[in-house]
Amino acid sequence: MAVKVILKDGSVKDYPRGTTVMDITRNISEGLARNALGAKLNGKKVDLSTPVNEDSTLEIFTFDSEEGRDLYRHSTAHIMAQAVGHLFPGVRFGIGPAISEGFYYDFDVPENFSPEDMARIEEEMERIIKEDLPFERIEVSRQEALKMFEASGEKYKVELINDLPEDAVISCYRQGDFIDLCAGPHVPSTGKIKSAKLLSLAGAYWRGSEKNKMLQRIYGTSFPKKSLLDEYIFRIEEAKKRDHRKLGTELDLFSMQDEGPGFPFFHPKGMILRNELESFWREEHKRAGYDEIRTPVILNRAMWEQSGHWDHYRENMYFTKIDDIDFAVKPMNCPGSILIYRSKLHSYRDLPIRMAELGLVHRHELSGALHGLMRVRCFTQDDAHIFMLPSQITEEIIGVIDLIDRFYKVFGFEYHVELSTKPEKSMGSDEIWDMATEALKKAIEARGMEYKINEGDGAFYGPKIDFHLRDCIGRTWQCGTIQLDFQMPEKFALNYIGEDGQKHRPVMIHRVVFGSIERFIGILIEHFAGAFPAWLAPVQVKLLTVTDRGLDYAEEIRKAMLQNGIRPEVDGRNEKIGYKIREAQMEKVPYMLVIGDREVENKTVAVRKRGEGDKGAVDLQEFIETVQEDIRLKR
RNA sequence: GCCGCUAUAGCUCAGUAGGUAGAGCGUAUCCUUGGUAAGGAUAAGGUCACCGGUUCAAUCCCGGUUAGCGGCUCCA
Repeated sequence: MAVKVILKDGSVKDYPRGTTVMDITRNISEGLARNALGAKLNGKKVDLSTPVNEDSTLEIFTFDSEEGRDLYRHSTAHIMAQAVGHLFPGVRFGIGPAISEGFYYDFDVPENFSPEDMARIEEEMERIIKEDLPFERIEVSRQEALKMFEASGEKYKVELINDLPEDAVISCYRQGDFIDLCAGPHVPSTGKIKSAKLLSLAGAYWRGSEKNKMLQRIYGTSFPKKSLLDEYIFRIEEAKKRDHRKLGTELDLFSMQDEGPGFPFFHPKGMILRNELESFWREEHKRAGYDEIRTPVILNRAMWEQSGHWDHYRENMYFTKIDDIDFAVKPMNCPGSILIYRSKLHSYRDLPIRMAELGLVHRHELSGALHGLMRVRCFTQDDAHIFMLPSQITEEIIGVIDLIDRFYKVFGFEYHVELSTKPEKSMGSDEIWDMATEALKKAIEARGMEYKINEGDGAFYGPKIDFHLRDCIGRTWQCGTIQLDFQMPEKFALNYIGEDGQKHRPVMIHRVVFGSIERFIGILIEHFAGAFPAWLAPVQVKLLTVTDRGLDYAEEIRKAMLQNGIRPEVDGRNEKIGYKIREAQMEKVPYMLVIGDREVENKTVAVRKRGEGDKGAVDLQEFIETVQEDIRLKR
């Protein structure tokens, strides 16, 4: 009896019933069979050893797919657990999943692991890999599973089994002397893992809850080739060098002070960056039909109760008292915007009204969560609230998507979007949430964009589209977000006068493009490794005199540049030219001009461009125009 | 907030097995006026994060606090 198998490319082949996935793979191609790690059979992820007993669709996973990488790393996690089991008898095992760039496994051990232990564990893993032990799938009943893990004292596994749904198929995987509760699938054998490396050690609560015991987590990663691992390690090193906290200090952009944990201080050079971003933002928003507003940082308790923040967001807010009345520092800008909208009567003809605000918000973040400019306790959202007719929803969302797209392109970021749906802690009926979620979907789809859904990840007042941008070393950051809100207009009884002369309720969009200016600056610092394009660079041109005789001319050039909207700085110190160049290079200034006797005499400038070196002498006016062109084109 | 680690000059870091500290870079002054990634000399600069304890004596040992780092959790 033959079964039909539909492959990923749509082709259909017949195989005898019971042929394994591996055999089919081999039949497709030897090369694919060599690289195959697992498969998806009728939508279910399975091992290569799985027999095909019915007509099926089949997709083979190699390391080139996310699924392939995940199961490769997951298998590596099992190998690490086996190694830890060998070296630390009495260890209890937590969970060990694959994560985006590797895997981890949580262990309950009496003594914390030391860095030396990591090396020993790695060695033991090597040994297990060399043994090329097959991964064997074993399906067991709930009773058998409980009996087995209770007998070995694996209390965490027992807890996991007890929490599995009634109808769950319980499976274990065994390689050699190690057996673990696991849904699978896994690579065929331990020898498939070529280059594994343990990366770091951390404490992590059992099941992520601070009420539970803290386990020891070991992070690692693995690749089918040494060169891929090396590349990955290189990328991590590269990321370390780009760390915005380090560059922020070196380039004198901002600082953090003990006096204000999580509250960044922007230095003059950092302010230039900020102001450039803000003026770009103002320009673009004016063009896109936004009006700018500014609302107070502190508002009274009654208002926060009305907005729902008192009930839904209190633990993140800061409070104060004025004349014995409770006030709160704003964690979001929306209520301020709403109060402005409500300050007068609106006609349907006025809508949409787009009110933008660079609003400083404060949120109480856990002390351990703070991280440079990426995670702070006060930040400026490049916020806007759009008040509109229900019929304008799709068009307005598309408008925001286009605006965000325009922004990210200027910085050279690619991005993807995610749609987040109703969270547990939320306001409003399911019907309204469904309607809002559908509206967001429609807009994304109208724009022909791919998206991922994050169930239960929306804001408490509405679903949202998040924009995750990808920086030049492949990391992603959530920046822009568009949130649709039917709740706030209701809470604040907003209305507009419709064609019929009656009051109607408008719909609201909350949206940000940069997200937080602070975080965006952090991302830019890392993206450009501190070497900002000329339009953003705090110092665009550094004038380097060869001798004191060049000082007057340098000063003349400096003034000419200031007149022409360029940011120059003169290094007129009594130092050698090589020394000044080195310093300017380390400051990552886009242009250096060497000013010696020749330039003074010919009224030229000797240009040295960052990344390109000596460009020779050019006419001053010509150079000014080059820089102006860079600034104009945002290069 | 929780777990682990850390805190010495503006920056990066050494050091004292308990007897109040040192380097490089940077800064200042002087010499040097040198053409594309570090010229030389001299000097200044530290309540060794803060508060307590042990001790004849604490930067060092102990406890606490604060802040930072790596995670967990959370998020712009």
